[in-house]
Amino acid sequence: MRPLHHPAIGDVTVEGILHALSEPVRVAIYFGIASADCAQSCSNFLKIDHREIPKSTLSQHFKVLREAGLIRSERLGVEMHNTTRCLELEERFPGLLKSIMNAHRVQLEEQATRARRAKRSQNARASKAA
Amino acid sequence: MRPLHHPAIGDVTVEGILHALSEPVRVAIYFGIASADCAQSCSNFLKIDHREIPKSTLSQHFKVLREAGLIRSERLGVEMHNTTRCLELEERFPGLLKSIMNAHRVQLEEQATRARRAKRSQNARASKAA
DNA sequence: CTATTAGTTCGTAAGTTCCGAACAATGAAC
DNA sequence: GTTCATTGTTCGGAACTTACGAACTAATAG
Repeated sequence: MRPLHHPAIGDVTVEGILHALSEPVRVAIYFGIASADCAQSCSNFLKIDHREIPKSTLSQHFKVLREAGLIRSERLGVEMHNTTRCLELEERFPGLLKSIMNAHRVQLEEQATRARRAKRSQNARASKAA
Repeated sequence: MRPLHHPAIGDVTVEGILHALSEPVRVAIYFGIASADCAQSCSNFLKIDHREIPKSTLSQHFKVLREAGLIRSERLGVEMHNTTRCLELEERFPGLLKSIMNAHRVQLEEQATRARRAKRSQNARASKAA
C-alpha cells in the first residue's frame, strides 16, 4: 500500500476543491468530518442518509477529498483518522469553504421543506380518497 | 434546434454550480462574461489564453454553464448574448460566487508569480552558461 | 437564390467513476 | 509465532461523461 498523499497547501487548487465538493456523497462526508468534534474514520460513512455506500467507493471519495487538500487522513491503528484542513484553506482562500458549506446548508433546508410539502399534499390526497 | 433551457432559480443546485466552475475553461468563460460590461457572444471565447477551443467543445461548455444556472443565453440575430445570473444567484446562495471568483483570482495571481520566478531563474541560468 | 457567420447536434474515441472481488495492514486472541 | 476480525486500498471491467470533427440549423447579407 503506497503511503497517502497530501498536497502542500500551496499546491491546492480551486478546481480541485470545487470538483471534490460537487458530489453529494463527498459533501456529506466533508460536512460530517467538519462538524464532528473529533477525527472521523471512513467506516462512519458506510451509511449516508439511509443509503449504503460500498466501501471501495467510499475509499475513492476519501482519496478525492484528500488529494484536493480538503482533509488530512492519518492511520491510527487499524483505522483512519480524518480531519479537515479548514484553517490552512481559510488562509489560502478566505471565505471559500464557509460560503460553500453555507450554500449547501441553504439547499438542504430547502429540500427538507419541499419534502414536507410533498408529504403533506400526499396525505391530503389519501384522506380525500378514503 | 431545440430551444435553450434555463433552470428556474429555485432549481439551481450547489453541486451544479461547483461542477461547472471546477473546469478552467468554463471559469475563464464565466469570468469573461461576468467582468464584461455588455453581453458576450460564444465566439469571443474561441481563444482563451492563447489556446484554441474547438467550437463544439465551447458550445458544450456554454451549455453546462447555462444548465447550472450560472448564465443566461439569448439569441440575438445570428449570435448569442450571454449574461450572468449573478444577482439571482447572490440572493439564493449569498457570498458563494464572490468567494469562488475571489479564490480563482488568488490562484491566478499566484500562478503569475510562479511563472515570473521561473522565468527569472531561467534567465539567470542562461547568462551563467554564456 | 447562394454565401457567410454563429452555434448546435451527432457519433465516436478517450477519459472518469462506480463497485465487487481480491489484497494489505494492523491489533487481538490463542 | 499463527490465525482471525476489522479497516481500508487496489484492481479490473462495466457504465457513465467529456472532447472534438463532421454534419447540421438558423439568421442575415448580397
